[in-house]
Amino acid sequence: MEENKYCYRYPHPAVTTDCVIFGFDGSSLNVLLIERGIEPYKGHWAFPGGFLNMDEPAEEGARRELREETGLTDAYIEQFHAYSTPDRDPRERVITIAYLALVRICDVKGGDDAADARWFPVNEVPRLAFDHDLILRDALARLRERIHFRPIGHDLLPDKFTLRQLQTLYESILGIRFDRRNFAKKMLHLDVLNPLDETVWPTPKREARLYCFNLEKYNELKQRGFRLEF
Amino acid sequence: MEENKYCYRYPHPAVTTDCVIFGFDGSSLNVLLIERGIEPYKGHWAFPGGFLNMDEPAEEGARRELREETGLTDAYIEQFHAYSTPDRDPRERVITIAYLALVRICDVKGGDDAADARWFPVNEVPRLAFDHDLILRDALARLRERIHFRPIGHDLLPDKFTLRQLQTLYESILGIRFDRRNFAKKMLHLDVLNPLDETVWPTPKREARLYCFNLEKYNELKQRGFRLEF
DNA sequence: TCAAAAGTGTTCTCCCTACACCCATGG
DNA sequence: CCATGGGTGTAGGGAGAACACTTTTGA
Repeated sequence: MEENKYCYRYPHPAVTTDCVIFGFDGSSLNVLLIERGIEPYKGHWAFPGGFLNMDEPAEEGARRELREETGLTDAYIEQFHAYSTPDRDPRERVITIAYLALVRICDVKGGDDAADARWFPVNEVPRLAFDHDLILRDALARLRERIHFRPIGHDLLPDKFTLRQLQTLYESILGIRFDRRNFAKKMLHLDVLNPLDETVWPTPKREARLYCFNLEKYNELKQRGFRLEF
Repeated sequence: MEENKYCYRYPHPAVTTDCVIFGFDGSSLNVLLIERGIEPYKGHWAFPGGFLNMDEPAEEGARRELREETGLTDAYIEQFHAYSTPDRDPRERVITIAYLALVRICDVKGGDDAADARWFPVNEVPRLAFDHDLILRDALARLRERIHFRPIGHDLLPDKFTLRQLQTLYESILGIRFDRRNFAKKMLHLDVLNPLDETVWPTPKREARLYCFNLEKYNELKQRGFRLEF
């Protein structure tokens, strides 16, 4: 059996991609975590991740991780930071390029090795393996920045949703509460929401109107960016 | 002579840091480029960069590059993206973690191997080596984002400056023009500028008041972040 | 006396904020 | 009939955008 057959004149670190997968369950923002089955940090929760193949751009590696855990192939994905502290992995030096992904929880199928995968509300995440606590903080910070520049609901919500759902999503990402009426006004002003003739009964109290995104305008905004005040 | 003595069970990419160093010359935003003396891309211009030492976090590597080229040790520095396209370096697979730095051009001493270093206005940058054209675009985009959330003048301007200089800086970063009066109002409203009793003659026409940053408030804003509309 | 740049205020409009009332339903 | 949540409108304030005049100097 051959060992250590890849040799270089200078030391090279290992490179991995980690994928912070966010989903929205209707009331809070969640992240998908994997329980580690091996040392180090066996039994701890961590983000899906793995070594980058040599012919693979980092984003492709992150998409591979995403697919393996969720079955999804075309979710929104975005690189946000590379982690390089020399001893962040006790086995060898590992550089991790971290991505965040936005998915609809309902679209997620238990992936290949996802028996040990679980959604956690971002406020109830346990202590994570490696420096993943830091990675989560950074991912959240990036998401909170993004929300001011691009629309994000479409990646996280079902096709049809109520204004209240959209508001709860924004509130759970930013960790603040909005006035119901002002939020609706602001969102409708953006001119990316199509009111539908359908309604649902989100509570037993009263029916609520459903909306969907005007994808044309949504994507234009996503391309062009905008400024959203909160 | 020993070769290829660092061996691994799986292939490892090389990891470098590149440093996009921005400076402001009073009229436009500049970047510091190095003319490559060796193949590949010999004779092309590129960002300062180099291989990451194995006991060195990426930011430290970027600071090392910055110091080697400018002599500066405490400039503002920020990671903005990792580049990983498999064939971006023809020699071997190289992952580059890219940083941007903001410096005062007047503080820059020609560094160790900086005989072949030159400042270029961002609008007059030639075709660069590797994928550095892309890296520059991304660095500029990041800088343009940052400017909306944190004050940045202090890293790029001299200690004392006129309102017009500050405005020109903002204009040259964002590529747009502002109304002189509205810009001054907005900046003074931020309450980070101290008017001085000194004046200069930025043009032969008329003297102009000098300002400096109130560093306490400036750093508080930098910490806390804010929202700046343009 | 003219061109160029600095210093200074006002007005208008729009958007954000705070806030209140009505309606429909299930218990 | 009451608690809960959805739907809608308004009044006030603040900030940004547009905009003009005066002053100083060198040419």
